[in-house]
Amino acid sequence: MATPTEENYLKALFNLSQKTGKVSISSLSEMLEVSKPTANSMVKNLQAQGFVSYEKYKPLTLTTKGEKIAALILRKHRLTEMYLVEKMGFGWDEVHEIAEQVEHVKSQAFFDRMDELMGYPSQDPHGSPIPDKDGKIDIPNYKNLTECKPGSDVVVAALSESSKEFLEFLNSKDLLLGAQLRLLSVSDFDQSVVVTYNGRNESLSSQVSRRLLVTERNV
Amino acid sequence: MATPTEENYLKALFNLSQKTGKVSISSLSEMLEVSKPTANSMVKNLQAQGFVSYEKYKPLTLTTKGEKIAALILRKHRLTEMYLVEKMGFGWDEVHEIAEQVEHVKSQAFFDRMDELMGYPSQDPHGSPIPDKDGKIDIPNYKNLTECKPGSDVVVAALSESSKEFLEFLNSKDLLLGAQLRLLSVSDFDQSVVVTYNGRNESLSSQVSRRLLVTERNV
DNA sequence: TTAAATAGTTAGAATGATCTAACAAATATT
DNA sequence: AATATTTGTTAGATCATTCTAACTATTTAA
Repeated sequence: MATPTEENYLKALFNLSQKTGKVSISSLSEMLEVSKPTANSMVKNLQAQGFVSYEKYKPLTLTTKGEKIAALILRKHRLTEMYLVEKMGFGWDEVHEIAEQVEHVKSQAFFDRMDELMGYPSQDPHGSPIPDKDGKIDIPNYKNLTECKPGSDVVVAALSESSKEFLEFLNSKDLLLGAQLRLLSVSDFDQSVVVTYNGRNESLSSQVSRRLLVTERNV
Repeated sequence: MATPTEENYLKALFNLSQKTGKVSISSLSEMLEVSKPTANSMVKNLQAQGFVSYEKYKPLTLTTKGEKIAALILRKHRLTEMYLVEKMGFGWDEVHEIAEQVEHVKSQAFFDRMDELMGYPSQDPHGSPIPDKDGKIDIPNYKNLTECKPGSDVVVAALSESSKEFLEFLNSKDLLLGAQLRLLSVSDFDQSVVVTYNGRNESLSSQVSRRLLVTERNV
């Protein structure tokens, strides 16, 4: 039904509205690296198909219908990422690009089989939740590491941003999902934090700690 | 480089020239279910890119360059089909449509990993050879079942045509790759054959036997 | 060998996805 | 409040892929 291009727009709209609440033509054009007129005309197209509701000069929102389709694409994307890591031995920093392409495969059965073979995982390799077959997403309530108090014990549960660069950085620090961190201190000056994990001490800049989503750990 | 559409044309050209030797605009347009002018203009496009050599009103041929690209797409297609069967539990009659989509994924690493995980198979689930990384294909020299003499013992090694309908028909007869057939008789009237395998007798029409590629078996 | 049938081509148009240039509206800044 | 900046829109063009209609070349058959 939707072309791969349309699917990419819906996915971008979904991601933007999750992250920032409201969505503008500009942010959309920026995320997809197309010109604003291009984004504008595609939004009209998506509106005509009932996926987006929008009025001139006003912020955009996905309709329920559009949201569901977006969530189902996200499902394909995240199942693929998890499959690539779990079953094919790729690193968490290698799977995004591949999944970007595989997610446009139409066959439902293909993705459902992945799901089954993995035992119905709830999250992708970066800790993001995998929508179910109906497009429902169960959004876990993680804390940002920057919000935690010095002395707290936490587990790295997910990332709020998963660029290849960031993932490679985390690899270089042996900082993976599930890492048990003790937060030693937070700098007043630059919000950098000092943490201990795996018997090592590391200082993490706020750019890093801001992207680490954690859960409290009962020691 | 090549768009998915262009890839499909190259694949079709490759398949046609394997099967029938020469390739016409008509056969191409028929295989891809597009109009003749559409096929014509795409051929011009492919020629301009150096994938096809052609002169007005003359039959088409793939250039070496075009042939290599086609073979590499076929590699992706067949590796995918084999992976779907071997690693994901799909039936040989279910994999073609999925592979048609997956084959357009750009990531080389994705397919090479499949290859590795399967231990570098030489054939797909229908017995067709899988081109290597350089696009080289080692074409096995199978016999058509119709060419065999009554009394011969053969093994089903491949199919010359693998439509879903044919595969489902073979499933219904428990006639799979590797089946050990004894050819009992060939009808002079309609070229139907009577064979024994798995302790059962079956009469196969020429439409069926023509599609069965076999190797002689030394009993 | 001429006529009929088939195959191939050209011309012209449509659609989807994109662009740049130019302008208009909304928002931010002085 | 007036101006500058940012954001959004329109208009018009391009490219890929497709179509139909009309025509031409080639092949087949009477």
